[in-house]
Amino acid sequence: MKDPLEELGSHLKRKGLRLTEERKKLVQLILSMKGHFSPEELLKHVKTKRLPISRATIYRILPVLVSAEIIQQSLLTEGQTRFEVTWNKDHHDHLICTYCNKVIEFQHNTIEIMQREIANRYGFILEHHVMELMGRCKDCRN
Amino acid sequence: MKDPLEELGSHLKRKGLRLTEERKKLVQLILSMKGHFSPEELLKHVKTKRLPISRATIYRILPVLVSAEIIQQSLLTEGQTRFEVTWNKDHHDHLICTYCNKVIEFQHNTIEIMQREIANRYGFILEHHVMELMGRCKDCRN
DNA sequence: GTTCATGCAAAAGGTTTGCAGTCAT
DNA sequence: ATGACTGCAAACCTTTTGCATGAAC
Repeated sequence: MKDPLEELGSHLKRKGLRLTEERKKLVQLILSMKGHFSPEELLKHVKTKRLPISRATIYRILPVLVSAEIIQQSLLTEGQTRFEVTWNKDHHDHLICTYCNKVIEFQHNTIEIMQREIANRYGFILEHHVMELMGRCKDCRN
Repeated sequence: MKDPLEELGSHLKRKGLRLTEERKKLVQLILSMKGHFSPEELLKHVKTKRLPISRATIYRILPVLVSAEIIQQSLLTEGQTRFEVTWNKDHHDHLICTYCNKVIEFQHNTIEIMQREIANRYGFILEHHVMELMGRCKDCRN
């Protein structure tokens, strides 16, 4: 498994784009963060770390990182787009507590297989999917 | 199965809220529409039918209809919140064509059962879920 | 040197809100 | 009569964009 910066670099080269300081710094910051983030949350981290990256640049870099398959859009959004890191991670779905907003990641191969069957049945070529289970977690159920 | 207006009326009464002309008209319009809609699309329909309901009122009524369980939020949003009618309809999930945006509704009991098992395994009380399968439909696969 | 990327500030959606007037109960 | 509801316009938040400057190749 390559280094994420090399990954990004070769992706950019393939597309005739450039590996700028801003892109390098932002990828490193994102990979150092746990969990999911919105552009505005990311901006806060950038400000906290005093990285010289503007809001506009963040909004412009995020789609590049998606197409480089380092991050992906994630979760049902309320107002803000959310992203999560996919680089070097297995696919998973989410359990979300509707009370404390805790997010648990899980995998379930049988469901994945069934999803492909459903897609086939309707003549679809499956590209990706979202499955999110919402409820009260064990700390919030009373 | 009651009439949706009665349903709404008794829900509103229970909450000490009022059954206004705007709410009646909007429910009827929504129920006459097929599929999913955003607030702005709904506003267009309202204008087309020359109903005297303002944008602000639409945005204020939609959450009321959600809590009356006549509609629910639906689908991954790109920019706009989307809703769909749930009143008098069975639960279903979605297959979405990433090329033509066609939406197919389907049901799959085995997956529903497995979702409940997953929730149990992690100590969650499941409230609801979203499952969306994205891919190329048979008309768009080449 | 060429072309792409960045920062800034303005603009562009979508959604919310304060206020004064209106209507359901 | 009371308190909820509506319309309007302004405000708000997130995201996008035009333009001049700066940097990667």
